[in-house]
Amino acid sequence: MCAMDTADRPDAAADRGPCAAIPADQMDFVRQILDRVGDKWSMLVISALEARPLRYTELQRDAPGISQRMLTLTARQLQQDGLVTRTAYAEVPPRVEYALTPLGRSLHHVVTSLITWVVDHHGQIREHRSSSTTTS
Amino acid sequence: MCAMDTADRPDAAADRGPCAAIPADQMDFVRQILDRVGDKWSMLVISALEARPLRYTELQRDAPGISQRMLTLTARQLQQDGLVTRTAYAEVPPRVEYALTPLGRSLHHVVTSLITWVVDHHGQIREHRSSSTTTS
DNA sequence: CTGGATCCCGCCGGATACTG
DNA sequence: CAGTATCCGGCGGGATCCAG
Repeated sequence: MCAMDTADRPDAAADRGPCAAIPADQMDFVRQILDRVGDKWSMLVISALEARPLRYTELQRDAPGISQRMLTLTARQLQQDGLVTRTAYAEVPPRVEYALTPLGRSLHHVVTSLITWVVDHHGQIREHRSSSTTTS
Repeated sequence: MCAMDTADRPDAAADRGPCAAIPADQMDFVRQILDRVGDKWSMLVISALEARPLRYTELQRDAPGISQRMLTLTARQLQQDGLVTRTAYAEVPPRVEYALTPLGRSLHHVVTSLITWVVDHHGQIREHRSSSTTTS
């Protein structure tokens, strides 16, 4: 986000607003994280792990509708990003525990504040959706 | 997010954490907005509009890489949600101006705080990504 | 200039079956 | 139990052409 053309509009630098604070080289990265946040399963898993560490099967239970494939993929992503930890115990019945890292927890907090906004304003949005005033 | 099974685990009510604050009937709605936030083009457009109202072509310029199809679709979505306004002037060369609504601006602020988090922690995430410590 | 209509392909993600 | 491998259908979204 934060439109970053401006290359051909030297005079437009003043128009860019607060977005100018975000270096262009971090833009793609920001989008990656934003995609992750917007991802249905990522947030579902993180939320499920918020209360306490969970095993694979428990995650499947606590993330309604997630498939094995997506659970595995999502978990791997979150692990690689350092948002969750994966601990495998070499036992007779294999056991693996997933847990939130401090980083993951802090992300969840931020997202929670966003959710709070949505809950606060979902009335207004619903309103606009029903009365889509085509001002033409 | 905020795993909402618990139906078959009557004793698990205590585990749910802060997510219990979110009514189940708003969950799907929250996800819709979260998807919109995570959507590449939505945020790009909102950010572009933050500085000032823009015309169709200007939006195309300021949202690098967006296609006509996606610009039109995204704009319509945002308009229906009451996040932007679309004003068409019946002139000889057709002119349409898109502008952020207060609601849209407030959403952008929230998202900006999320972006701030990303910028603050992208170092840690990058670290974890490179040294994907497979704790097995 | 501001879109609408169509075609079409890539890939996301569900379902299913198999393994250590 | 905790995954991996494979198939495959749907659709998101780019490209292109057309219209008011």
